[in-house]
Amino acid sequence: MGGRFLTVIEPIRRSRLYQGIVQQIEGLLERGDLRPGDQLPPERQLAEQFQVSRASVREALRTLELLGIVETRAGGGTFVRQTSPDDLARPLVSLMSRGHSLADVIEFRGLIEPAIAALAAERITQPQLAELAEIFAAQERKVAGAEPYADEDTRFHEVIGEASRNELLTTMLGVVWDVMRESREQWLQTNQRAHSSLDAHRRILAALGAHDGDAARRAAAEHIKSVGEGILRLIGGSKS
Amino acid sequence: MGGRFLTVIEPIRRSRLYQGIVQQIEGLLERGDLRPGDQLPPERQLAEQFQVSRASVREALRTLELLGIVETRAGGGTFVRQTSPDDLARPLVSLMSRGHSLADVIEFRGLIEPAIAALAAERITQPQLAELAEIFAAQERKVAGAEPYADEDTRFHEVIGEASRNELLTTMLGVVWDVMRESREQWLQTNQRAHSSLDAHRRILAALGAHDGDAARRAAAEHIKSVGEGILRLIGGSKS
DNA sequence: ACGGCCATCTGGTCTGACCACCTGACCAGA
DNA sequence: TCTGGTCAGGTGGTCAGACCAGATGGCCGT
Repeated sequence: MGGRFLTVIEPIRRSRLYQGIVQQIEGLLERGDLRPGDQLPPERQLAEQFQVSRASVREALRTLELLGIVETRAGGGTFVRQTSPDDLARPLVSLMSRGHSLADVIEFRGLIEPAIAALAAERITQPQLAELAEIFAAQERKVAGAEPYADEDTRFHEVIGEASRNELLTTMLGVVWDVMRESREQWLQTNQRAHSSLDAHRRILAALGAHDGDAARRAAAEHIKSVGEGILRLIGGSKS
Repeated sequence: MGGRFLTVIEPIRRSRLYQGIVQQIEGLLERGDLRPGDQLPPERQLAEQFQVSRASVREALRTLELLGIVETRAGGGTFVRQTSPDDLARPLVSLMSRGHSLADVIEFRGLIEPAIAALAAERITQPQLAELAEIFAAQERKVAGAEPYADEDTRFHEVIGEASRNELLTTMLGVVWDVMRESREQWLQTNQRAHSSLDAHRRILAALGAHDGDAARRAAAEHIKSVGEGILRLIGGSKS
């Protein structure tokens, strides 16, 4: 079964040309020689400068494009993108939905949402509080009328995310909600569950209004714990 | 400055050939027609089957390779990798470090690491505890000898991540650590800081050994709070 | 001054070719 | 028989040159 020695060896990777190009261009960007919005030289010229074929340049550009560093418009040229925080979202969604169980995602949500709520309690502004109150009122009306209110549910948590003033967290939260959207909608379908979610939202809203971080954390944790357990019971722990 | 209307418009993306190929191959993988370890047909044959040129096939394969779905060996062929979550995570590092402020990343770390520690306290196994103790001992030796111990630092938190038994969390933690690697190494350069980190690790280790989730959470939170504030003071809040 | 037309530039794709490397079969010597 | 070398075929890596379609910007007629 192969001596211990062999297990330490790993195959050497021959460098491919396009990787060198990617690194050089990344270097230009870090050194500030290239700034967001700048147009890169045409592919033909890059090929000449790098002393490689256009095919290699193109493979490098595909890589940079996939990394969100660069954007190419056919007939227009290739430009350095200004990375927006939302660029994280797409890879994250694929990471969570393809590589992990729903149980892990729910647990993840259970960890960050209370933390976000606690942060938001300290940083939320008066207009944001007003918006939350309005959303909550809309939820109450819909529950009373036995209507679904998934949209308000989403918006409620979105506003809390924004109130945390941390773009990374907001993005992360959005991704989790995206991944869980389907199962969440199933979950909200009975009126009883909708009522219990409403109670939890009431408590969270109160804690935010009082700028009480601990209370917000506890309320959110409790809310997500019960919803999470319910969803897992309803659907089961493994994902597609 | 441009009516609200225009901001809603976004340029249509003409589909590029290679994207269609990527989707088809991804489809084969989801349907189970391709399984990890399988060898893909040669590029020339794929080009023929898809009725496109080899260049397009290659751009598609570069994409799949960057996504961690496929692995190509020059002269050998192209093979389906068994997707490990870490592969999907690699692009995240670049996106996170480019698109978000270091302050946001540190705050994110400050939220999830205590939560992970708390989870780990409940789920950690005896062998993992032993490994942690060993790593900690190595840290103590290095600090006593005024050597740097960034590797042990990383490994310490990695093991805790594994002990949380949530792959998503472990992966996410790895990404954050990768983004912060450079600034963390700067931070550890003085012996005094190394000592204070050591104290924090001692407390965390004790809490894990006692399976005391709350204590672990508090110890981790305190640790990261002080390190995070220090790094921000040292480096400043915006990222390269 | 305005609007439409056209040369030109750019990325998107194709073709065909050569190279370096890996693999497996075959073969000669121990 | 077993070991090691040789060699042919297959595969990815790269290249050169070409054509197409969309975008751009200046020219020209109104």
